[in-house]
Amino acid sequence: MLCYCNTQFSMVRSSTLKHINRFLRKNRKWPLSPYKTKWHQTFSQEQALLTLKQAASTPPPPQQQKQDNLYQSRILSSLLHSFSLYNSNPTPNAYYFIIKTLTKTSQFCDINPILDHLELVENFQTPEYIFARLIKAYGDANKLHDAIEVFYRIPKFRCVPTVYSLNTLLSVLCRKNEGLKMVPHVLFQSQRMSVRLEESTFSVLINALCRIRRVYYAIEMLHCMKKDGFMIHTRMCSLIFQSLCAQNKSLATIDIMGFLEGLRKLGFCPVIGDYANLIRFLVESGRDLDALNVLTQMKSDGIKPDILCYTMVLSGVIANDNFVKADEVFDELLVLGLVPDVYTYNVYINGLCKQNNVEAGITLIRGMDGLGCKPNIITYNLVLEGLCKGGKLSRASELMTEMEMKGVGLNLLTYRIMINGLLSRGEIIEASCLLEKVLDKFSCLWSMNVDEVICGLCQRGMLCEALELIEKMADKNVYPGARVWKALLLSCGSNLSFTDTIFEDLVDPT
DNA sequence: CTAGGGTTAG
Repeated sequence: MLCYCNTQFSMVRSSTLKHINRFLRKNRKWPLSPYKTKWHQTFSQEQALLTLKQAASTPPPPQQQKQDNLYQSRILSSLLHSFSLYNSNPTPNAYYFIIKTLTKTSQFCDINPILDHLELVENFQTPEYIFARLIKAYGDANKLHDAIEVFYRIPKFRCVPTVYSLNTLLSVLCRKNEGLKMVPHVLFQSQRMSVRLEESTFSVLINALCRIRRVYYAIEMLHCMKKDGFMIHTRMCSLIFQSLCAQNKSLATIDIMGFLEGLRKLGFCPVIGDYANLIRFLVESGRDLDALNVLTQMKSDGIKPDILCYTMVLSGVIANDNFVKADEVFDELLVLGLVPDVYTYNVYINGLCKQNNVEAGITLIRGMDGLGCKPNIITYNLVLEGLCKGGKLSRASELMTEMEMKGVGLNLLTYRIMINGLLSRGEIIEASCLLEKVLDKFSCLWSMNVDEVICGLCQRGMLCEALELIEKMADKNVYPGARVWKALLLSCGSNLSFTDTIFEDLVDPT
């Protein structure tokens, strides 16, 4: 805008200057009155705006800020004063500037007098962007009624409201449920104001409906759009479809394929992300074979499923112990030239472990490394769990050392798996050693089976070790459950001095 | 800036 003004200004200036020069040469005595040219008017207005900006940037005296009435008109009078200094009228840009300034500093009480002045005293056609800006500012300040008021008032400022300010208002209203309630009225009024709706308006509304999980209304709106001859953009359909897939509460009851067909009839051409959403939905609802069929459908739609799609399907069939299909899917993705990544391998290794073929999993880990795909902590945790379940504890602890050596690291789940494995073999001392490490290393003990370890120690009469662990836990504000207290009391029933220690140190942790 | 969407456990 400013740029545009400057070019206009300089164009006016260069042509007019020639004219003035010629004039001056002819009439040396009386130069042209400087107040009558267009360039001078523009110049005065720019000077006035500059003066106004300076006035606005000097903060008002603090005591004046308090007295609302006095301060209220300060910026307006600055505006009028600055322009009268240069014998010129305030421009729309000047109003835009002060409204911008006031909204930035949240001085909303000053805005109404300015609007009144703009409405009643000025007579130019006010540009719409001033109102859009104000609507957004009111919305950001959660003054929704003010935002709506401004929109309704736009025609009074000799301005024809368009979809631009309507969309601004709607996106402000759609942010919160409180605002959503006002949307129907605003839409109704906007029709009375002859604002022509556009696709973008529906986009705003559909977004809002999906966000508040009223997907069925969004679909209905899509049908209305179609009926009224609006373009239906793929992005809208994708969003609706995604929201539908995210309604995971009623996984089994949603006829997702039917909905996809319905959207197709409205002209929806799903992109790969939509298929991915569909596959995830089907896998999560246990329909692995349907998910598998989606891959076929994608291919017939001319979309090559990528490794993410295949990984999800693979995890679906493995979740249902469909291991024959799993091998088929894995082969198929290789045939398609897709490169399995660490996610794919993890899913597949999970399958191998479920089939008690942990050794094949370990071989695959070595193979991955050779193919430039580094196994991560999840890969190792899977195999670790497989080994623990098979009772191969020494193999598991070897692998743990490998994890540390290779920089994969150990997380809480790693320890949980190992501790569980040791407990199932009755190796309480080993388990408590690991638990001690956990207490040193981690601040939270997410789902760690501490109680089992401590109970195990108690049952073996290793009270000192048990108490040590309990103390360490207390340092992290974690306290064992009733089971542990019971085990402690049972195991030291005959030994009163121990009972005293327990109650001194632990029951009252202060 | 060429994504997004995917892997263990609970």
